[in-house]
Amino acid sequence: MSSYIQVAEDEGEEPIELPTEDDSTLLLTTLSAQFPGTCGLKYRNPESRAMRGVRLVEGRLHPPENGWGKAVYFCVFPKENKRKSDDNLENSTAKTKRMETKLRCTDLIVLGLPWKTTEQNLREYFETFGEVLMAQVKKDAKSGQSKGFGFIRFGSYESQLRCLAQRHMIDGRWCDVKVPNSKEGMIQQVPCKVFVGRCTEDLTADDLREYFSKFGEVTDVFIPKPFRAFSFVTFLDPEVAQSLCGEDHIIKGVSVHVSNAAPKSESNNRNFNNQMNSNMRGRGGGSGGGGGGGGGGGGGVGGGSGGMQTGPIDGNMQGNYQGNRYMGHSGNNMGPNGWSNPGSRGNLDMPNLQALGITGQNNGGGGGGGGGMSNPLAMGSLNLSALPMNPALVAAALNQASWGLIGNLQNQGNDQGYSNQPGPPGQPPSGNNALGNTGNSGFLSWMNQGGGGGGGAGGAGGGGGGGGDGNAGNPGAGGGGPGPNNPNASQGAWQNHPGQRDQKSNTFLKYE
DNA sequence: GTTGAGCGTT
Repeated sequence: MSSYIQVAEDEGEEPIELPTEDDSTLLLTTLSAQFPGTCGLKYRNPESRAMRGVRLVEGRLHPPENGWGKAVYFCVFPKENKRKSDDNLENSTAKTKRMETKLRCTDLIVLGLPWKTTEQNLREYFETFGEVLMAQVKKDAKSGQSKGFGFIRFGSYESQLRCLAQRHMIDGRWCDVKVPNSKEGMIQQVPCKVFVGRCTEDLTADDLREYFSKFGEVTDVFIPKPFRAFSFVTFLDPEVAQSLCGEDHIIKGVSVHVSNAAPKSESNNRNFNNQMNSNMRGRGGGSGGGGGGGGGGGGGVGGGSGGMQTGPIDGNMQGNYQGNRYMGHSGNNMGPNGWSNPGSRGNLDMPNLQALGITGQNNGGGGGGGGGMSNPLAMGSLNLSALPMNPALVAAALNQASWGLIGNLQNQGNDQGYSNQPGPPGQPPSGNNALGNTGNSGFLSWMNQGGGGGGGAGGAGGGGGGGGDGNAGNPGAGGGGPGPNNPNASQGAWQNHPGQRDQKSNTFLKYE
């Protein structure tokens, strides 16, 4: 006769009752239906206080000698998917973290494969980005002929990011890697941007960047102009952003308050989503194109209407991560330099968020395309060398915008910044390969900041162009000031660029 | 044996 036993995901979690079979065993399928990924059960032995495993034979969990009893049983998960937190995180937080981690790595579709490319080829190629958990080439069932696309899965989010940030030369063809349509809805929506309140006027973007970089890689700093006593700091990793929320920080003697940046209202929210979509689809437009201006104006495409919030989100998100200061990335793919590289990064805020598996906040303020981006190679932080200004990334962001378009965007301004055409493997891309090193708020920032067309930090060659105002945005502010210095300015970015490297050469940085 | 925008037996 069937009865029920209590099972919880972990100690301290709410148990649910699961039906046992007639022979009093519990089917593993019954268990995993409620707790996906579970591979077994355990319970706490009241005498020894130790955990005891439940016997599992051929998909059936057998009761302990004295029957299931009234005990609460806990799920066991595979070690790789270790559900239980290693630290003392509060449970819900741990859960959130797990979810985020799980959500972030997805299968990626590889389009444009040569017919001849095998799964082995595919794997070997992508292993240069990190551990490859899966590589498959889709083939015709009968002929076995490749269909010209495949799927890969990375073991770490960093690898995924790096991979998504560029195009790939595989067996002689340029291939695109994207988040598959089937996974689009699953993309995490954890904000990478935080609201920094109580700012004073003398707190510069550089100050903020430098300060917050110690917690993780800062991809953007936005300070509304005219002065409004707040700013936004965007991190590459949403966990970093979350971990800071609800805290007070002292920067240059100023006590600022960090909280969640969130769309101001639901209508803005919708707007934001629509905006994102249209931007991602390359239809861009919107009311506030970043105006080209000065020596290095941003392009007039896109911009858009993302509304700028004027305050932090209220309440509930705050403090969730308090006491859980994020120090270091959950991934283990950090480069030799580890985290926290002050400054010297290009903006990486909103490039192909969809492809990157991130969605974020799209606040106002289109930056003028100033000088080139800061040197991406210089960052020790995440070794996402390819990301900041990789044209492929932007192409992806615009969702298959032509390279020509990207070229137009990118080559504006003062000849700083990357050239956009991917060169053949083993060589730098053709054309101008100079790195901008003064500007810090090029068109990625412009892409990011939809509404008010504030000038980005202009490069040396010219101030950022003043942009049009977005519909709900801040007043568009004018040209940017001088860009921040990049201490690592003179290095070449492409030499270590995975996509441009010679596949056999060792110039590519290992990221492990 | 050809092809070249797309979206995955499971």
